[in-house]
Amino acid sequence: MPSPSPSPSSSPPPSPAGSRPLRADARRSIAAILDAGIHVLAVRPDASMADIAAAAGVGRVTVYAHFSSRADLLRAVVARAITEGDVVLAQVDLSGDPRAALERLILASWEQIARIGAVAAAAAGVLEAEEVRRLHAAPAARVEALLARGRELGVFREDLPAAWLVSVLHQLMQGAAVEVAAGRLEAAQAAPAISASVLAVWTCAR
Amino acid sequence: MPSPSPSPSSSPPPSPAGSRPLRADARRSIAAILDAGIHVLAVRPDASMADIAAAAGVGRVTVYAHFSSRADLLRAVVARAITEGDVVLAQVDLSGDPRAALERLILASWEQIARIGAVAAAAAGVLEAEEVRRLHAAPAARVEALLARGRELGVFREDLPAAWLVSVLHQLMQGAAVEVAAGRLEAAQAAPAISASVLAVWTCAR
DNA sequence: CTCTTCTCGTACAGTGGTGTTCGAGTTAGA
DNA sequence: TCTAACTCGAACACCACTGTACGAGAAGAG
Repeated sequence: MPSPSPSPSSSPPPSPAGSRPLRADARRSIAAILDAGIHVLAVRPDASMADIAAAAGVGRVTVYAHFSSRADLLRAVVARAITEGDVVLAQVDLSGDPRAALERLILASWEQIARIGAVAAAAAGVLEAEEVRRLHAAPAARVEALLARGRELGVFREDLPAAWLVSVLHQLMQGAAVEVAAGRLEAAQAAPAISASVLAVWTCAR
Repeated sequence: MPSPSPSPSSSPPPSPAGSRPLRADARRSIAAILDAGIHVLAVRPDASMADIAAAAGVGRVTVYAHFSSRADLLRAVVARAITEGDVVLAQVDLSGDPRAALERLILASWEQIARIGAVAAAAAGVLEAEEVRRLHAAPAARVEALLARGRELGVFREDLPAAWLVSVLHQLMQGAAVEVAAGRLEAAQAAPAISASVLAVWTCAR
């Protein structure tokens, strides 16, 4: 028994849609694999199927019983990670002063990035670019909407492409995660630093 | 003959230091391998030794005749790429208004990032973190010095860690390279966007 | 309790990379 | 021209990983 317990799954495992409902132990296995996948891949994006199976406390063959290939598992892990994160992000209050809303959104997003870590990076190497794009669509739309609203109010700058401003946000969060992982930045300082930096880029034209 | 000519090397290949000087064809091979390494790894960071050998127009065994392992080659490629870039960066005028100096430095750095691309990313996966750090020391020192000077003049903000401000510069440049490669940002727009963004972060406190 | 589903160890084939050895052929350099 | 240095293809051992097959056994569902 390589791992004592794969951490209890918070959300119920996905139902198999078409066919007969899965047996309870199968649903438990899937949840454990997905959980382990998020945790292991966040630390080591090139982890093997055996690594993930071991972390889930499950046989390697059992993983293949539920996911036909490594890419298939990766897709499922990323989808679940993003979905979970998106649920949290959906609760962020984006009304009121766009600057304050941006700060709230960044704070919540940072917590998700810190949790998910490099899972997206793992996916980038295996999944199609378009596929990754589609999975990120929901969180990205939220940011874009906030940017657009702030621009209408004259709060956010208009002299740089919107896509660039959005990507600055992503880059600084991902970059902060790297800095924290490397020990060059205190975890507690990360969110304020990201907030101050993104706010500066989005609001300080000239 | 997979590649017609591995592009003429601008700088002379490194001398073998201790032992007898290498024969001319050996020096040519090493230069071709290093050149090919930069170009191939910039596009595909996980390229194999065979890929690099083919791009260099050289047998795979010949690569091993000069570099004992993949990590060894990677180290040499990164060292050369950074050294070449650093020569260019050393010519940038960093005197005068720190803001203008920063813009000049960013413009020159961006050209190097665009050229070297993902070579550093390739190294990150294989080389020790400390080793990568040491290789980046020279370019990083230049940025840090400029930041320090600007701070003394009251031009650059002091309310965020210097290390963070430096990393923002790196992140936005690397991020811009990704955006350009993905076709989400025009290459011509990259440098102005980076400049404006970094300047905003470095100067716009509050 | 019984049938069905699922687990899981072992074993296997296949793939794609690394690094080495050998020997024949080529090339630089004195 | 002669020799030492270098190239290079082929072949090899080795390793880590992926994905498949089989069969015994455990566990859920009714």
